[in-house]
Amino acid sequence: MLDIKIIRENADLVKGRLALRGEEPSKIDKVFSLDKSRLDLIKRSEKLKELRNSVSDEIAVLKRGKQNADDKIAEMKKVSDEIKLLDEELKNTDREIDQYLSYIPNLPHESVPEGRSQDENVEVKIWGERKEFSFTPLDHVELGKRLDILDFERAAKISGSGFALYKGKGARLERALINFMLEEQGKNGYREVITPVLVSRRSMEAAEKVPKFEEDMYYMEKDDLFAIPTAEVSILNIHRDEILKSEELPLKYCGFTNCFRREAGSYGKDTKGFLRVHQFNKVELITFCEPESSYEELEKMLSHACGILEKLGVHYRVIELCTGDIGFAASKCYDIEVWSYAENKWLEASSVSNCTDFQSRRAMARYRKTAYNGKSKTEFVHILNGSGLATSRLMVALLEANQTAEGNIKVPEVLRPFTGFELI
RNA sequence: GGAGAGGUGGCUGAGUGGUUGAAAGCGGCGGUCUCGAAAACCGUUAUAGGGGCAACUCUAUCGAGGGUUCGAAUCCCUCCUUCUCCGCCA
Repeated sequence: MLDIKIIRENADLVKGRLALRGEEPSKIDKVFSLDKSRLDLIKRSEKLKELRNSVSDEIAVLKRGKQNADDKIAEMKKVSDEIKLLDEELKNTDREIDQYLSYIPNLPHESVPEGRSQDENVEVKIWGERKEFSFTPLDHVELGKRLDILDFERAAKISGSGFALYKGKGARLERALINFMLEEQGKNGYREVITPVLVSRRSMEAAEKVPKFEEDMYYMEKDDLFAIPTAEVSILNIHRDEILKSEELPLKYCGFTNCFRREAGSYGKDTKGFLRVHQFNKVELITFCEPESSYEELEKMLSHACGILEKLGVHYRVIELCTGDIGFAASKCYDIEVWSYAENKWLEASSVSNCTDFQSRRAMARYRKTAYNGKSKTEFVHILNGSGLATSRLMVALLEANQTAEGNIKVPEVLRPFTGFELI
């Protein structure tokens, strides 16, 4: 969530930045006026509390001296009732402010290109050559079926549409990819973790996935638990309600998990095979760092994600999302897309974002900063996340690009130590 | 699932209704001593919010949320969580 102070002190600036994302200024105005009455309530309530505290002390002194304090007690009874009313009103105001803040996105960084929709995203890098096939390349579903390594039909029987069943060398290849990516990201300085995939509502809120995106999540009502849409959620919550030391920053984690998405509202879109699935595998990267270095860390993380694709020899491009397309919690975001020869289009395989202090404020993830005057102060860390990478769409690109005229798949060199075979 | 015991500051740990935001110890920081270090000694050391240019000051916080009371770390209720024992189980 945004810092209420920046709205209080510079509402116009906030409105201006958010307008670039297509946000209405009315929400900000509402928060601004609610905050005003909130401050007023605080002042009135605290003044009465001050009175109550001091008179209560006087009562204590009288009682100790065995003197009568009935008048003061009666008076304070009234004061206490008044405080109760004010605090009730304050709580409601707080709740209302929070309601609005939960739906106001992060401010885009000034380096982010302006634009209204994904059409105005900017391609900043393209890597590798597009291959020329002497035959018509098959799509990943067809390849998977012919080689008996992917079975979407049986997956549908087990769970419904939007799920995958990997078989034999297909399963093995998937596992190799995951192992390879974890290995590489370990070398890049990320500490490997295995996290819960079912998380509490509080954890979802800290990651700013709920309430805004609640409909996109699998939710277990009996236990009030959510299936994570990305390991970002569980890894980010490792340091919720903690105060880190500045010496230990940046803290970098990588973790492999299954990811679950309901994809509500996108029925009938990209239904083929892996293009849009409810469950997929992903190695996630998370960095907790000081505010001063977060944009630097963003570039590093982007290069760590790209590094995987380069070693795999996958043709990809990086696009910088425009203000109208960056994610809710992000201030700046890059997408990495891989080329599908069968679909003849780019597929998003990774997204790398700097969420600045937007999530850490909700998560109360702070660090202790020692100022120039020797006094220490706590500040919110900046949190970045990136996929490094998701396997499903990468698998599409990989299978399609490495198919042979005979209908086989050549396993990229770097994966062979993990698969134990060269050809499918 | 059943029975029981806990959750207090960076950590350990006192505190059962009134100067307790909280003893003591450890740790951290600053200082004295020393050529330097250790030891010893002295001082200092929570977070958030409000007001003030500032010195400073006020309010809240002892797992969370309610309640009782003029006043709650302390009493009552609900929830969460940790540990121990029993049952079930990968």
